[in-house]
Amino acid sequence: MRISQAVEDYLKTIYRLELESKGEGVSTTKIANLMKVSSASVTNMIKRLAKLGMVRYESYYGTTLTDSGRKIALEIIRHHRLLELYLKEIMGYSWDQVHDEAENLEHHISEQFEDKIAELLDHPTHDPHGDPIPTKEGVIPEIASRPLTEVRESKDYLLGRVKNQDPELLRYLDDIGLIPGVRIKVLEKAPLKGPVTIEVEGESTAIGYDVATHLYVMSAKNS
Amino acid sequence: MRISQAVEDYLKTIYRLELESKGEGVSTTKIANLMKVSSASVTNMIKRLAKLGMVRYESYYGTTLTDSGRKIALEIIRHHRLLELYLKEIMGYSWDQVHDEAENLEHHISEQFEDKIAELLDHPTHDPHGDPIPTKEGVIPEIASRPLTEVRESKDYLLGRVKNQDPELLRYLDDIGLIPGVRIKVLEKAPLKGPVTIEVEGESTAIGYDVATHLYVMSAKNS
DNA sequence: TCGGAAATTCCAGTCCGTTTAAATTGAGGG
DNA sequence: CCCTCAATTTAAACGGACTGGAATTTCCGA
Repeated sequence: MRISQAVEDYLKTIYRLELESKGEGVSTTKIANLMKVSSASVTNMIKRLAKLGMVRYESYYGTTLTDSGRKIALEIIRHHRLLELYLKEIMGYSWDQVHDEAENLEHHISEQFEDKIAELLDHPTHDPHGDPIPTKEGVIPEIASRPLTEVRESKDYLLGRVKNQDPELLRYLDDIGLIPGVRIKVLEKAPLKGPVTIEVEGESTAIGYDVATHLYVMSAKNS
Repeated sequence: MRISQAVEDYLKTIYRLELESKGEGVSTTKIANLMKVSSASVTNMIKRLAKLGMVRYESYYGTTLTDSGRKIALEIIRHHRLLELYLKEIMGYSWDQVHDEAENLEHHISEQFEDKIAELLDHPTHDPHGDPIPTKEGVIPEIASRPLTEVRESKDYLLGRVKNQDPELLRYLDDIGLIPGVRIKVLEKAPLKGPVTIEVEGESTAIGYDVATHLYVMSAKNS
């Protein structure tokens, strides 16, 4: 039984929302908003997913992925992130181009293709955005990460993930050297959601608060 | 307007059949047989294609591709053959594995992806089967080719294309060195559709008549 | 307990691709 | 020239996969 693209997209969305709203089930409206469909459609689809054993569904409460559903979601996410990396590293795509292409292809590559690119990339654990790539078995190598806005001043960090797909933003970050893995130091955080001043490779730069909320970092051992 | 995979597949098979039955339009039944659907389905679809301006359709006579339809068919074929080559040369697929993967992916890659792989392959003109790859503009670099069964004895040829996708056959040919581009000499053609004996790289081999009909060659300047 | 937001039900519609069965067409043999 | 038969088209309908509007129900918090 072939799994449709729509089903895969629903599962992916539910997975994402499950991460945020820890604990309780995912609400119908949230799914509807994120996917830009009516809530009626969502209820419909969720019932189908429940019948297929991919989600647990309790009326008026919310939805949770079953192991089977989560496995599919993670497989798609694995495809997506492997593809992003592959497109960038091997095919010469730029950072801001990979997302859309991966979004299409993730639904259509075979397991063999998945294995090949993983191999060619030497079985990577993180994609170009710094997001972890689930293993074939559905295990995610998690990383401790906090947004740049909630971090101590005058301390060294490694930029972990950039939680945003906006091409303009990505190009901007690229320009100023903010690439996942780079070492940065927070010099000053202006109050009242003001800009965050950081040091990247010797240069100091001020970043808008909104942008900073998308930059996740982990602490670096002081060199 | 997104073109569905089914439409693309119909156009592709009409294109193939047009090549064979030179002149007249392509018959409904032939399409039906090749695609393994009922002839009613074919008539239906062809009318849709006609409405979309992709084929010329005259009741009870047959179907012809319009320029617009042919362009789409050639684009898909270009995707297919580029992909086959890419999968083999860069991703390390074996000759007999590429077809199925390409058959899926051909419908889903973007123009950018197409361009990238063409570039990485240095804009090739033929795929691993020896089939010509249409250009982006829809021009096919044709090659003069006759099946091995209709060729003079004791003369040198270059193997051009292998017109068959059967993995088992492809592996067999690979084993005995029958790869597109290889130089071969026809030693003997047994009568009554008997085996064809050829010399490949010093070795002489006998090939069944049925297999030989799939091997297309062009004459080689005698070394 | 009540009001409103969230969720569900009910129903309908669309699109795409397909099939069966009956009717039609056209071409070649007698 | 007609007749038969195979090829083709028509007609009707189905089913899957989604989707949406509108009415209804549920739940929760004030």
